Amino acid sequence: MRRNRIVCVVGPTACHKTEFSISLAERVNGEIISADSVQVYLGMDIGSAKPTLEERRGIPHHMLDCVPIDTPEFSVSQYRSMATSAIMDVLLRGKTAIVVGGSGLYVNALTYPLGFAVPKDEEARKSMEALYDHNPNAAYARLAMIDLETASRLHQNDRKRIVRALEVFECSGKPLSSYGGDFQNTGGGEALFEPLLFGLNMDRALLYKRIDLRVDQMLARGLVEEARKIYGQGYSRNLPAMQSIGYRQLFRVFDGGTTLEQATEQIKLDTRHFAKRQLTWFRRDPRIRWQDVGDYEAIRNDYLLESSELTKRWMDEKE
RNA sequence: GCCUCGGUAGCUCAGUUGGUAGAGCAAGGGACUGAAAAUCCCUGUGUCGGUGGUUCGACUCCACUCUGAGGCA
Repeated sequence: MRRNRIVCVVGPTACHKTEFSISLAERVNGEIISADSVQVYLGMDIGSAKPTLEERRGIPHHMLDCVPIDTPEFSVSQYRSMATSAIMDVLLRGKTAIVVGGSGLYVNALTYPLGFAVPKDEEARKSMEALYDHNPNAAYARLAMIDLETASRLHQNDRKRIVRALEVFECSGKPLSSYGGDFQNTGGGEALFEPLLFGLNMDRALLYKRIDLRVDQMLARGLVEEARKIYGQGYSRNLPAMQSIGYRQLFRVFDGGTTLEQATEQIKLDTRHFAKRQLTWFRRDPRIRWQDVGDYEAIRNDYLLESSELTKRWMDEKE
């Protein structure tokens, strides 16, 4: 059986991924599947740079507005299962599936056979968190005893991952590492896709300038009002969605803890840090074909021509 | 014109009785399997404002000088 082929567009935030992927979709009869951990939330539009209907130019988009902000259980695994159905649907209709987004783990969940362990268990997690907070060294030592492989991979201070690894063992009696190791191993057994990966990037200084500019644009488009509306719902700040950049900093302004000016600077800084982490993630992926889009307007047409040709060949290739 | 306090890493500043410097932030690199826009790790050579002097040796003392802030006239 022929493997299912898809196209992915990745790269740091503010790198023209949205515009490029929509233009590409127009040329290759494609539909977009977002791979963005914040755009899945209903009501988080401006701050997540979710493409507007106008920007989408009639191209169908999937994996946007999938869950309400107060879902505590949305996860990579859930993303994978929902996105997989969306992609299958697109492919069955004979169209090209274009996965676009900056959440590297989400892209890998679709393009590598990652084997996820047991789902999050609130009880187990709470007790493992308590264990870690009470004595981090003991918690780490315990992990080393039940799962040396995972323990040696993690730093003692990595509370989140140590707690998760302990939680998995607590719930399943099996070490996390037994569920499928690195990106080379199989173990998931779920639907996977073979990707053609386009990576967009630009000079770091230029990227940071664009980020600053885009944050100002978001504010001009009404980010404060959007955040205030969410703030007014009184959701728990511990919800993953509530920690998104652009929102969590504004919540502090509403709390009276800081000024809008300071929050704006913080949003810019946090976004730059985020972009840097995204690059660290994507740079190690040898499958990506990188393109410098520092002067996007100038290269746009040539690059679209080239990448749409590549895409067509990729999708038509028989095995 | 005089007095006082400053001028040390991109920024804010430490620097002990003289032995050629170190924190936070920024910046750079890395990790990443059900919270991933999260979480975590690693990386500090800079004419110590300038010139000259004392000294075996000066960011540290002295002189002159440039420069910033404040005060007194």
